[in-house]
Amino acid sequence: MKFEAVTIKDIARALGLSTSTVSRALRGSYEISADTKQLVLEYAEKMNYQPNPIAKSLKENRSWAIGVIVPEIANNFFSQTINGIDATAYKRGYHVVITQSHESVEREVANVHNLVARRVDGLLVSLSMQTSDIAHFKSLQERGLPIVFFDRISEDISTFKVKANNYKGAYLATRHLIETGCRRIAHLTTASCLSITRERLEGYKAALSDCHIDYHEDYVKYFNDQSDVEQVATDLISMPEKPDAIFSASDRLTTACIAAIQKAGLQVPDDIALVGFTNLHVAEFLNPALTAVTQPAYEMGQIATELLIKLIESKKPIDTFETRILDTTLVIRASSGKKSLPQLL
Amino acid sequence: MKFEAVTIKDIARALGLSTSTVSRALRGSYEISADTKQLVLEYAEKMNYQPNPIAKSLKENRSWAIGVIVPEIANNFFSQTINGIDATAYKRGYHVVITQSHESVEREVANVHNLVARRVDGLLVSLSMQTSDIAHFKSLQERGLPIVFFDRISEDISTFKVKANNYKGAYLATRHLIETGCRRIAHLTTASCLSITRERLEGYKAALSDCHIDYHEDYVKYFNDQSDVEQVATDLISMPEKPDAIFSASDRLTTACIAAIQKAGLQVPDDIALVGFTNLHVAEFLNPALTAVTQPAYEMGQIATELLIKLIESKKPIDTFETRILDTTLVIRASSGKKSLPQLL
DNA sequence: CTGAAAGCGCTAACAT
DNA sequence: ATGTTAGCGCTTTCAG
Repeated sequence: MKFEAVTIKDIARALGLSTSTVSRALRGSYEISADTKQLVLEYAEKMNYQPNPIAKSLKENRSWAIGVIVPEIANNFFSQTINGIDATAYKRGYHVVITQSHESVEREVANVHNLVARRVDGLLVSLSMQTSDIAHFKSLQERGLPIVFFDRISEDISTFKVKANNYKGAYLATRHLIETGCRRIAHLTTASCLSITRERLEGYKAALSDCHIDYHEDYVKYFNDQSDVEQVATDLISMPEKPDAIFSASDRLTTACIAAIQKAGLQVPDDIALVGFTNLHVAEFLNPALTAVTQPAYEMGQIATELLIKLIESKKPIDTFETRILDTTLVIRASSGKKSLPQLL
Repeated sequence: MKFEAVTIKDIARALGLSTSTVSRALRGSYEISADTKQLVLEYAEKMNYQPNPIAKSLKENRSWAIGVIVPEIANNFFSQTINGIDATAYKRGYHVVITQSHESVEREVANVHNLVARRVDGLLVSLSMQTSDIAHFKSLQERGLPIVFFDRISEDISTFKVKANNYKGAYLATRHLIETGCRRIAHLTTASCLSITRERLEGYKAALSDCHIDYHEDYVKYFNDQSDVEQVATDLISMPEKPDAIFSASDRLTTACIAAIQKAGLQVPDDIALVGFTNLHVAEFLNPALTAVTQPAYEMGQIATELLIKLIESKKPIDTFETRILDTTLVIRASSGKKSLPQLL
């Protein structure tokens, strides 16, 4: 079960040269004669020589690997970002080692250690729902490990960050619901410590405020990984002053809402309208066709990777960091169609 | 921007020992005194020593990496298999390098070369739609590289394979459609050279045959990556003897069908029933709620990885290979509800 | 223009 | 029980 590969030594021996000459010839060094170069290159080609990246890594003390930590691979949004990460990394000669936190801090910390032990050249991170303290990233960053955060970022650390315009997405969604006549808009959202949660909540509040609608805490529900979303959604739509719209922050929340609404026998959008953050291709074919806030997931992966590689390859320490904010889009579909209510705006 | 790690040499110097003693102490060799062991272990712990896996790989001439080639990461089924691959590989001390063929043979071949150049210890492969010739895998296998195929496998090579019971899934789906009264069942499916395409077609044919329904070529449509699915679906449901059911082999095909059906103003399942292979969590919330053939994607990834590691770690060459067939399940929903037609069965 | 030798971090055969 | 040494594949001084 051995897979024998041609080495520089093999070439040197076969051609009666030294390994250093072969090495130099292969990388086109100016100090090697044209004849020797050609000889080496042709032989290497013929023997299908492939430099051993492991030896190269050991020598250079870097792995040409990028470590990625995401909450979940089997999630539409993250698999799309990974797609972008992958494409960009390969183009630049890096490979990608993907790990999942499964929304647990412990696993996030374990992954960080594992990736560092594997000597990744840098880290691309989207935080878990449980992560409030990011000491495990800070200490590494201080020791010089390049880290870029994307999507679920932290304010507590200064580095490159890439995120979607969650504020705008939430604002557009909420404003749109208001404009179609909704007044009691509930917001089901992710764990309260996440950046995306805060940003979306602010967009939601701003839209309400701009339209002179009071903000009600009772209409905002936070969910962690364990929550029984459908139960909460059911309770919500059974309230005396039940909401006439739900703005939901993830696919898991949205589907639970749909289930609860269906079971309650309510009509969308007439009894209750629905808008969700989603990157699902099938949003259009859901029942009801889902009005969606979409994020440029692929691009986010691309940009985060480019920034990380910039950090990794920079000669001098970088100390001015930007946070890139990518545009979000509202796609209006049947789940939030016009109502026959008087318009305020 | 350097990330300095503690090495065995550092420990040896600090403790006034030789590197080999430290190395042996760290791996608990019996020839080291308890005192020395403890000394080394404690100091290593204190300094947070992490063995350099790159050096280990160079020494052992193996990377502890598993290469994965899938058509597409941002695809429900494959991201679920990757999840399973990942979990199993990490548990066994391997990391995973994922690449995508994007349904192109050229990219598949390029990925293989890339992964081999990176010295992966083995390969986990699901073939691209364009791949009919698998010479690029055979030659590597002959040179001793462990390869396991999953989902989209090939008959032309002898090794471990893991697949879903596509025959059964297709049989159940077709039979179910027949039992609810459908007689003209179309089958939209993937590229004709894929194993999954053949197996599903056979299951489909067998169900028709068992129920004494003639097989019509016109009702079977194959699609590659480029095809205009919606156009073909539209043509299909405009046929004079238009189908009264569609059995579709992928999400992309299913959504195109739904779109075509919606545009034509047909009712599901009364005018036309629909069953699709899908691993989408939201299948239940599609319009119509989609009757689905589901595959155990996570498990498939797990099992394929276990088999690959078995191959990699086997002392003696393995020459008897099994093909693991995982069960598929039919989940009946509204898209294939009972019709008011006379029952044949 | 080319070769010899050292070293990246680790392990193991070979001393002692 | 511990140290010395060589070597995995490659790059890179340093010497010719």
